[in-house]
Amino acid sequence: MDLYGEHGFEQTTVAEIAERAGLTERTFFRYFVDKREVLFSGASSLEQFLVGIVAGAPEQDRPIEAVATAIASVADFFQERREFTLRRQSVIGTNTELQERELIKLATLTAAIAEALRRRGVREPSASLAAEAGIAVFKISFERWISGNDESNFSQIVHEHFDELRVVTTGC
Amino acid sequence: MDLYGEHGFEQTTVAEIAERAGLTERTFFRYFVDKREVLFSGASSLEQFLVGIVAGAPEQDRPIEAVATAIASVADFFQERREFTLRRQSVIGTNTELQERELIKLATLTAAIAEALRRRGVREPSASLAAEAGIAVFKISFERWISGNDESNFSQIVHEHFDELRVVTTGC
DNA sequence: TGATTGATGTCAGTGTATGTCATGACTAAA
DNA sequence: TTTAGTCATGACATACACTGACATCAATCA
Repeated sequence: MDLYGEHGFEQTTVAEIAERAGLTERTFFRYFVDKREVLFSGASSLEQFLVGIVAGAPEQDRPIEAVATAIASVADFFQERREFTLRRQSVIGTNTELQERELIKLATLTAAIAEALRRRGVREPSASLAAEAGIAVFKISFERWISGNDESNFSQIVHEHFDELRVVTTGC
Repeated sequence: MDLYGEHGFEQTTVAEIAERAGLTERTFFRYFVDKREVLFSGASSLEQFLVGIVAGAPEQDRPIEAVATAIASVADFFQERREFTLRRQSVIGTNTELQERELIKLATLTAAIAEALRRRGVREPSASLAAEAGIAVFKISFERWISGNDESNFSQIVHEHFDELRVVTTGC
């Protein structure tokens, strides 16, 4: 993160990362499948976290409600780590390859949420639609939260955007 | 496409592609920014097409209706090229890097649709939400259409999934 | 005719990523 | 205490993607 912040992602070589870590390049590639993955190591625990909340939501909750609860919790998680999140996102924002990696992590997350919904008995295509809708709301909320000031409440933005999505899809 | 189909994407070197095309590697990289881009050269015209339909939709149409019309038209476009689409998708499906590229192309498409909506006077976050919802419906419809038989009507699947999205977000 | 431009080739490099084998630390069994 | 096995790391070699600089050649224009 330091090196990527100092010189930018592309300008930083794996050799430099390895040197600062006091290891060899080869060792770097034993821990990270590629140069980008360093910034996404938290994705799998985030997935577990999300799936856990969807699975544990009250049985009578509609799919979109279970997803909304999970996304709002993730928002709280990020809010508690705002500084780090900002730093990380400013690196990702300046590099297309990193954005690609971020998108596929979000897609994986989407698939995991859909699967969790299916385990709750939700059928297709509702499960996938609810999952996609939830991640869409997350993306848009995240952008607004990042570009806003410190005081804006991320999970509140999420809830507002879920409401707005309902209005957009129905017109009422 | 032939080479990627024969040996797989990773196993195909740029040297091989260049040789089969009767050119040098250097020339390949003058036409394509990287080895993946070959499979996505149509993305920009697809974007123009989509944006054109959103911009040209009846003034009284709600944002989501304008987007739905555009997505359904794109579905028709793909349906007319089913064989090619299947071949292309089977290559993309076997390689993560290609999926990453596909996702960022879809994200670019989403941004372009949102921008077209804003030019129609739609405000944020509605514009982005409608665009994301539309692309989400497209993704899920595409998957179903690809995995189904030849006779299923892609644009009809799209419309059904837009209806289902409304049900999912509202519960009625 | 000569100058200009655009497409391509040639060549030499950098950096990411991977395979293979060696080494030393630590652990469990004999 | 020895022996064997496992694990993390290093050392080395290599492939391949991608880039910059300059050369060549043909078509076109002044």
